[in-house]
Amino acid sequence: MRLTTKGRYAVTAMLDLALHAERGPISLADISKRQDISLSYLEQLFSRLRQAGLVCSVRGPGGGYRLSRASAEICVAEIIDAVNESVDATSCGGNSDCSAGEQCLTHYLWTDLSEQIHGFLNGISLEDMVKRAEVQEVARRQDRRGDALGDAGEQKVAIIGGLQ
Amino acid sequence: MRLTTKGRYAVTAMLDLALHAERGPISLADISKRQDISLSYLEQLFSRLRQAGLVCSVRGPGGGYRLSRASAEICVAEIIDAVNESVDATSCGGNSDCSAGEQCLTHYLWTDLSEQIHGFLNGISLEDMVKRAEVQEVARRQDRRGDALGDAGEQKVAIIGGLQ
DNA sequence: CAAATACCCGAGTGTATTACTCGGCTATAT
DNA sequence: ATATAGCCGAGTAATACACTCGGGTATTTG
Repeated sequence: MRLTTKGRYAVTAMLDLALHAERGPISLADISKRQDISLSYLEQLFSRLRQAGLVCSVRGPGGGYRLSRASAEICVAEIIDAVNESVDATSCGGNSDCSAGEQCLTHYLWTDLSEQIHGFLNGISLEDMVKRAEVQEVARRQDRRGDALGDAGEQKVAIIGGLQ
Repeated sequence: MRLTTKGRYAVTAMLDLALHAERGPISLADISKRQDISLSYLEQLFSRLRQAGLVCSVRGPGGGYRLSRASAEICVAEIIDAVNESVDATSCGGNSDCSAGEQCLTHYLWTDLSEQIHGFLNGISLEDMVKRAEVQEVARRQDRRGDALGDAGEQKVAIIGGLQ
């Protein structure tokens, strides 16, 4: 079992999608700026998320990604599963063949822990997170900063455009 | 956060120690045979466990390791902490500086998850595990197999001894 | 139509960790 | 004295993460 920035990035990006759902499709470039995640890395993660059926894509200008289900119907566990292998804590994947084909001494401990973690992450949907006051506060801060960055970006384009 | 065979080995070995506590110090060679864990790797893990004050060692023939506290006073979380860095699920280690010095969108989710996992693993002591019926059953099986291996080992020594 | 946007895809790269092995050393019981 | 068993550091193959780079392809807009 492992939980690295890979899974964290995926959940963060999906939450960003849920928070800005009303704007239509969200580009990975926007998420990259707001959440400070490498664009190319996001592309890789979203490839997995799309294969898992959690998001659908719109190509071309003005395109991006949107959630393929209501945010209440997408739980954190699914997102991590889609991107990481799993949050299973056993070495045998629940097959009880951990020690020379037989159950190892600590087998039940890891299955219990896996259940615990999975239960917890299954019980939290994107909608649950969107509703949290702290999340909304962070989102507002990011939107302000993101808009500022966006303006700077547009200005740069205007300058370059003027030089042509 | 990650939970690999490293932490699993450590907990398994400590449980083996708890199960055979009445035999006096247990050698890593015994644990290695019973739990099918590389001896040198066990040495590395026990170096950490000793530094963490979870076990104490007896050198020389008949020596080995024993728990430095009652098995009821040693919980699984401590063992994993001693050997792995931690079971913390946040990237910032709870410092809230996950995204460009500020709290990231999903910060509270990972702190909640960390609490969940830590709470679970903190609530389970070695004694709790020793008492479990399934654990005792696996232990009995391992002891039989281990004794058989031990006999084979002794026979081999006897044969080699006979050839000298 | 052209150009820009933005998704898509595969290959490669540095770094870190895991799960070991190997070789040698030191303390201690018999 | 010798065997046992803890100690210790170095090295190593395999794997993964967290990226970058360089190209595509679909779609909108001027």
